[in-house]
Amino acid sequence: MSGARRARDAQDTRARLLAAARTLFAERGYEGATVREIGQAADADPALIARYFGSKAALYVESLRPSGAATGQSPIDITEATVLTGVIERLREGGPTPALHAALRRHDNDEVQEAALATLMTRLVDPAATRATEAGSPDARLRAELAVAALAGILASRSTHALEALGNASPAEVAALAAGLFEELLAP
Amino acid sequence: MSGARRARDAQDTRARLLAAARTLFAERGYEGATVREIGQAADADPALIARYFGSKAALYVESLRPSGAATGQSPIDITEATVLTGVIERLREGGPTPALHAALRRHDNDEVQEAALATLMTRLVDPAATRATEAGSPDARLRAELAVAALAGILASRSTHALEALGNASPAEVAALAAGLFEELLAP
DNA sequence: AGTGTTAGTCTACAAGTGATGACATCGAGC
DNA sequence: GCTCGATGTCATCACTTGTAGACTAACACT
Repeated sequence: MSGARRARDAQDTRARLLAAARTLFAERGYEGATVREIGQAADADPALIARYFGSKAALYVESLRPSGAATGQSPIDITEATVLTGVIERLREGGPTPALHAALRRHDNDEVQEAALATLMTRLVDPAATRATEAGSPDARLRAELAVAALAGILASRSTHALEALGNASPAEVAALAAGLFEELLAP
Repeated sequence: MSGARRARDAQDTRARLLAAARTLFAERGYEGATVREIGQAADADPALIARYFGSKAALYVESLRPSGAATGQSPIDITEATVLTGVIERLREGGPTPALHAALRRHDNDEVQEAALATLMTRLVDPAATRATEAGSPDARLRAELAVAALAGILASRSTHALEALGNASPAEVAALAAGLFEELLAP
């Protein structure tokens, strides 16, 4: 990472910054990740964030939009263990994980908060609420939000490694338990 | 709050600072609450935090120890809806809520992180793990930590009001749904 | 080789943080 | 009424954060 000088390639540098931002935002939330850390992780100068994205906030907003065209802004079924496993594993590839932090702690920057919540609603809360409604829950919305909040807590706790067993558990294990819970909550 | 000048009473001022700190730490986490905000909420000068507690970190550590001798460092059964209701309602009186943030985001200050985790373990994770073990779960620890992580997410999301239905739901409603989940997870 | 655009580096700044210590002011005890 | 310790106020510090802008270095093209 250190010795070899890299070829000059703005597009590649931009992509490295975006990738590093995705990982760090997912791990530590928006306020928790500094531009200097992101720059270091991407092996690029932090000032380039302002140049290529406009601001840290804009970088965050862009990090919410998955690049892998595959997943887009498509809804996510959190009661499916396999889907959930993918979400946990693919922290870095632009999953909804960065957005989950918006539920846990209100972001200082309004633009950032709004963008994150929009992603959260579209991809996680709305699908869950639909499912709960179909199952006949009168408090479908509450149940959906509760499930997403719980998921946010689980993923955040996993990435801090503050809770040992949770930090060390495989994505599949965690996903299986969590999906079971959400199924119970949303389709009783 | 503004007009009437208060009598000079160091003990009372200290108590007001502690109360304000409990509320704000519970709502926004350790890093999210500033000493200036705490001072304003307590109607006291922020500099008094350093004088009376030593530092913001020490204030946080003290805020983890409930003052109401009642609850002490006693274990909390998160599968009991009534108990959980109390935890949600009594954010400000020194419940374990401030400590829950330690699971979600690692604190900058090591002393703070350690103290919060210790509280978390003693009061929430250990009792839950014991219960799961008694129920015969091989992955009791993981289940216990998962439950606590989920609880942390739910309470944090509630206090941000980022998720509307969750933010507006009554403590009892939230507690009932959450307790059901945890029961399912810990005593299947 | 020379040149001009692009890519990257570095210094510096304003705003906000927790903390410190000098100063002002109250009020109990003589 | 005075004094002096206790209590509260204020200006300021060192540090971190995001951002801006001047500067340097590399590459493409003639």
